[in-house]
Amino acid sequence: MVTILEVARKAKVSITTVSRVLNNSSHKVNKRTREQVLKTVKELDYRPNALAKSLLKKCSMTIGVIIPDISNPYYAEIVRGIQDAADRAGYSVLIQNSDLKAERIIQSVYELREKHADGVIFAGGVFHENNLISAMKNLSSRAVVIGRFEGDLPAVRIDNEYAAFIAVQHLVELGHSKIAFVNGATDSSTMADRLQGFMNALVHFNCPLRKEFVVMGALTLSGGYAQVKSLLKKKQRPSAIIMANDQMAFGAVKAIKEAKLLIPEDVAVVGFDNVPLCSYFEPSITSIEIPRYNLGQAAMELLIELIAGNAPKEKIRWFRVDIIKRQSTVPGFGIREKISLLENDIVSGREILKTVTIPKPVH
Amino acid sequence: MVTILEVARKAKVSITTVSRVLNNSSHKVNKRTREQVLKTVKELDYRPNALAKSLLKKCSMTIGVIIPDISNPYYAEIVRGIQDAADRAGYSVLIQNSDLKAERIIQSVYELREKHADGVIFAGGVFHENNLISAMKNLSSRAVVIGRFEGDLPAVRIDNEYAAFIAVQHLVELGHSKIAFVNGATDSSTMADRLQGFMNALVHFNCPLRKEFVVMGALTLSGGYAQVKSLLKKKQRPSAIIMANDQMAFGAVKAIKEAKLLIPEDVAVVGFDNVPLCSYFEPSITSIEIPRYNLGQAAMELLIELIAGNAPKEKIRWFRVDIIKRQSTVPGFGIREKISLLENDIVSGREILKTVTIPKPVH
DNA sequence: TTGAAAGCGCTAACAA
DNA sequence: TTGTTAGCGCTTTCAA
Repeated sequence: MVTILEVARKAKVSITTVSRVLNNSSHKVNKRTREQVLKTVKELDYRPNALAKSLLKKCSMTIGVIIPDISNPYYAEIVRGIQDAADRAGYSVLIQNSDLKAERIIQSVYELREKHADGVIFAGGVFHENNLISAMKNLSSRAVVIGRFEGDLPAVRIDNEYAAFIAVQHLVELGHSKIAFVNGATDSSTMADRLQGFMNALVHFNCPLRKEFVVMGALTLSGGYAQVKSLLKKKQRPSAIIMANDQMAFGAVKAIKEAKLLIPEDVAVVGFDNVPLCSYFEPSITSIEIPRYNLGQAAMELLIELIAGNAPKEKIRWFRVDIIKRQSTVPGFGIREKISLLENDIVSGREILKTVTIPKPVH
Repeated sequence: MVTILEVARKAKVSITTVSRVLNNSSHKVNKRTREQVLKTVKELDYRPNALAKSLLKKCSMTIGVIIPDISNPYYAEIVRGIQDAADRAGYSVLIQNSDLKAERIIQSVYELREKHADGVIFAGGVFHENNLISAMKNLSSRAVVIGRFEGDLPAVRIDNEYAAFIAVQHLVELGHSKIAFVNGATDSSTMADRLQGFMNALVHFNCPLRKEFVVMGALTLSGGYAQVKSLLKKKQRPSAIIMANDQMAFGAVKAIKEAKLLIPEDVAVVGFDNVPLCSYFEPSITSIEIPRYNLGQAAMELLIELIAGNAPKEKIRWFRVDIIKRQSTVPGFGIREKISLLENDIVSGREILKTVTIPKPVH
């Protein structure tokens, strides 16, 4: 590897001068000297050693991201938002998969500290606040959470209670009252919040709350399939089912079709995430849009502020969610004339909300 | 940040001794001294500064991965394979998205060099060999490619020519001869190879090769939809279509259904990747299984060897591909009795191959 | 068995 | 305008 010393020697100047040229230092450098240095740098294809620089400046221009699993498209898109914002600011991103194991999260924090990450972003839950905060030590002042966190870290999040609320609201408006909810594991705060919002909405709209209509399953195709399969076997079957994500909703559709029931006439289905496939599935799937990329991006921007030593403007940065209505809930959706009208009908959840009173204030 | 000096002072030993204890140096350390050091390390929650260590040892235990886009599930799963193998060996992974832009790839290489990455893995194409190799400088001896590369780097790959070949073979066995191929952009070697395999197979099976049956499109739902839409408008329409990935295949299904044609009776569809959704779609999609996670894992393992200074056992490590047959090609697939039988019928492509002669040896 | 000191490649305070 | 030098936190050689 070429070092600054070799450049200096070849250019017949001191290493200080090379450093000054390369860093556009305010310290004056003679124009011809500067050119000479630049020429030599190019000739030797010299690149400064970021490790040495970081050691001295005490900032590595690297941040860490701790997520459950990068191969989960939900997190992959959040990460992409983080990376793009990081790139723009000159940061590199170190990704750690936790597979939702608390000890791996702690382990990752230690690694990040060793590599002197300038900050860290957590997404996807399973935090043991106290352990985590103490494991972070001084890193904890440069940490951002995407989602809910019981501790004292700045966060970027969507209102999951509200998201579940508008899902129910949409179904109630279509005349449903026997609404089931297939959730992920409620040790995730996201899932817990959605459950809360679901129940609040049932109360608000005077729908019966049946215990057997609230079940939990793996957030996968087969998880959704299995849970809905057994839901449909109950003597009282739901007329609508809200699934915790779109993968589960796709699984649900398979189960409902196998039971020879019609969607949405016999059973309506709502998903979460609004992945692109929702509009290509048959039936197309009504889903709650979650701005994943934007969440990641905002988290990174917030983190940059934190690293710069600025206090966050707000403790929690909220993002709005919308419901995208499609065939899986709206009977006759997609019939010729209506397509263009409805495809664009991205109903603003917040605005609808203004017209109703919900039982519990949304933040 | 706590440094080794503080530990040394508190433990009343030299920094050398602390270092020796922490690195399990072969140099003898008195048992009581060792315990004292360990105790102090714990008390102060000291973590060695990896930056300083790297600077000295000239290895950062970090590798770079350059891919088109982490939010593309195809690459996300490769990356997960890389990360898991990296974790096991104590490496961190820096991910760079190129969005298939050559200048961003070069830019990423420079960044990786600055951060003193110990090695680099490329996946997803658009390489300009000479520029890339020279940009890497000495890094080029510790670089692995996933996929094809015209230069001289060790690679981990699947045989895309063969993959396309077995797709055609499967269709021919079902009686098709009017077979179309919707490919991605052929500046990707993967796509170029598949096209080659497709054409070889047509020749081999005496199918007519119609120019208008080979088209290119974006590797997305809408890309597949649009291309198939226009394919079906041609006077001679294909009886089977091979799509470059499953997303495109899902889009194709929508286009075919909208044309009021039956799948597979009027038009059969084959995808690539075999994402989980293939078996949940209606119809379920016949697809070529690609071992993404394994590719990533193998690439990382190979890179570790390279970093250790060992020459790779083989210049190219090949992975096999299989075709998973489902409703989108097999008429009557999924009729009650057959389900369990066929769902498990993961036909080994290689074995089938043994029974036929293909026009060009597969390595 | 322990420690002093050199030095990895760089920046910045200070000197010339 | 240029250069000398200290030192970031660590490992390792050499000396004790």
